Amino acid sequence: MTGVSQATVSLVLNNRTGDDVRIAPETRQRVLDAIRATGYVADPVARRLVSGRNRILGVFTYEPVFPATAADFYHPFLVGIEQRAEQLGCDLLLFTSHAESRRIFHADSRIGIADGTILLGRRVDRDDLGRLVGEGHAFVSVGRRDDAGGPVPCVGADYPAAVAALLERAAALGHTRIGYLGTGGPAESHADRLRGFLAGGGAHLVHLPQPSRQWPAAIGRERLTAVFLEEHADAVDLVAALRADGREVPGDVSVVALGEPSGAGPVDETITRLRIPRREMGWQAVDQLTEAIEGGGVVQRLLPCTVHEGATLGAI
Amino acid sequence: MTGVSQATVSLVLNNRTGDDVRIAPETRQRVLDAIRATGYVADPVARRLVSGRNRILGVFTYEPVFPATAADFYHPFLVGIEQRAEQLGCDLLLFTSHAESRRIFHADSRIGIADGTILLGRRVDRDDLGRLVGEGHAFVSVGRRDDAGGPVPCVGADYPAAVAALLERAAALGHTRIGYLGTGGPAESHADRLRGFLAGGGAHLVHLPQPSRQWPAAIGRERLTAVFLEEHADAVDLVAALRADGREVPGDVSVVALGEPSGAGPVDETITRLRIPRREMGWQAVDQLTEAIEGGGVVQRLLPCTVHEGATLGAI
DNA sequence: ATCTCGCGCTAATGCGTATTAGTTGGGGAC
DNA sequence: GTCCCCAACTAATACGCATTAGCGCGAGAT
Repeated sequence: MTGVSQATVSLVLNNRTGDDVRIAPETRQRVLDAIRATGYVADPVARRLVSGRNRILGVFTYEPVFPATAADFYHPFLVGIEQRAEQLGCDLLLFTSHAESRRIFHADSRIGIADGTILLGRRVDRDDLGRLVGEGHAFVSVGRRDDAGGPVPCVGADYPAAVAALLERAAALGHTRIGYLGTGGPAESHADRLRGFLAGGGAHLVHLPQPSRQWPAAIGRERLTAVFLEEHADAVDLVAALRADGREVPGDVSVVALGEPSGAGPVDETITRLRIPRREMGWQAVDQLTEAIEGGGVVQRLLPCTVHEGATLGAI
Repeated sequence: MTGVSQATVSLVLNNRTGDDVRIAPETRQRVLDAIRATGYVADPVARRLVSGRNRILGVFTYEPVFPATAADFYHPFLVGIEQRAEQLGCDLLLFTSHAESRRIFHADSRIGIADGTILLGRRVDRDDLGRLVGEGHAFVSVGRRDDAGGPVPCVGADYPAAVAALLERAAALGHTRIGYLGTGGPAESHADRLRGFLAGGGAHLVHLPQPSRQWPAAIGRERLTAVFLEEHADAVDLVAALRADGREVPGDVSVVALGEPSGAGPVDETITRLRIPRREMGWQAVDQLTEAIEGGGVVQRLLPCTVHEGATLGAI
């Protein structure tokens, strides 16, 4: 159209202006006009093949992104991810095509399309992590991970600090015998909660990993005045069980949930619980991923949690 | 590694077995073993550059996909889209990088990465539609569109039939004077509702496009016994206004909403309303898009609506 | 008039794959 | 022994762009 070479168009298109690249102003204008007129847009695929960059961020989940059940739980992460991606001019590639294997790498994995990938989910496959590192594919896990030999880049919630702070609050309210009800592992998020709990000093702390239906009895046996539960859903059940048993919450026993409702179980807003900064985590994950793509090192970032007050933590 | 050429690897990788393509079984096995051992995966970018296919479906929205407000409205569409995409082995590319322009085509649009694109949103830019057709990019609109000169491929709700069915129900309940409260345009979904309404026969039908605060008075003046409202939120307000006015719903006036709650306004499950098969629409959109990618023609598919019973439509 | 210099541009190449025409070597037919 | 044919593979090319070395030409210097 303009009579110039493909190379010139490329130079104009990318607005290249070095000392070794010179385009006469009138030529540049002519090309720009033609681009405007035709609405030409460089093929992003070919462009990626050369430059190695896309501004496409992958999002890999080990569960459906838009599920019926866990929607409420994952949604805030995605809101943060989308907001930040939009600000940075990045598109999001949702990897859904792994129904059978739930593995990142499979016969025709499209991982390579994205410049980097955000991992979302309660569990993350250990082999996948190793493979990602091996391939040199940039990634960030939402939720702390430590199961890949080395440190895994991640954005997590600072459970140890949050649980420690809650312990202090409980102590200030007069609680001296406090229980941790939950597995304490193997998921990092559970282990971190328990770690923060056991690191707390002063009070009598007891970890009760047994099945939840034994908890009411155990609470009486151990003469606990407050209990911290890994899961919100368990807290709902426990409060019901305690009250059915004639014990008052928080009059006799205070109950604190160390997690957000998962969306699968019941929700009770009156229960005092940890609030995970999920949107902020999504946001930060995008930031950290783009840094990793630019060549940044491994970063593990822990964000502070806040507390949903509720009404199940009271003075003794 | 195996001493064979790149071409051979490609042939084995793609499991090509024609009469003009012959690979000795042992060679094939040797290559497969090497692929297994190294975990080699063909670069999807280069692959796309050649074949023109990705199995990546774009999702373009004129509003954030994961918004705070409209989350509840869009979510069902996305659930359907994701489910079907997963079944078909496709990944989803969410175009978020258009904050300022809200246009599909911009300086470095990544539209071209996807094999085709689903358009989601109340409004769709007319120029964008024309451009999509011009570029030969496969696409499907969720929601009926007619503003691109020619027919636009879409999956929509069959509002005319649904509204007509509701009119019949109202007539069977004894209503003879029924009002349509809403703009009746310019959005196709609104126009379709009004069209279905006006096509209904038998009863005294009146279209009242005036501002909503004049509706209660107009209902009395026109001696209407039932009203159909474009928007659920308006129905909520109207019911409140009528009751504050001493009129009973549905005793004196029946109220029917012709749409789902948008997520932005109030929600009232007691209001009788049309139920849009949103998940099904998402599902069908993916199906239709993949057909369009395979070269199918323009299809406009309208899905039947059902009714959320509620309690605001009664006998006269 | 010849030489030099540098501006403005283009030819050529590579990215990693799919595809197709073409090449090689060995075995069977005569 | 010669010819032919076919199985089994490979060389070469295209995809559309970014990049870089280098070419041609006109103006200023000598």
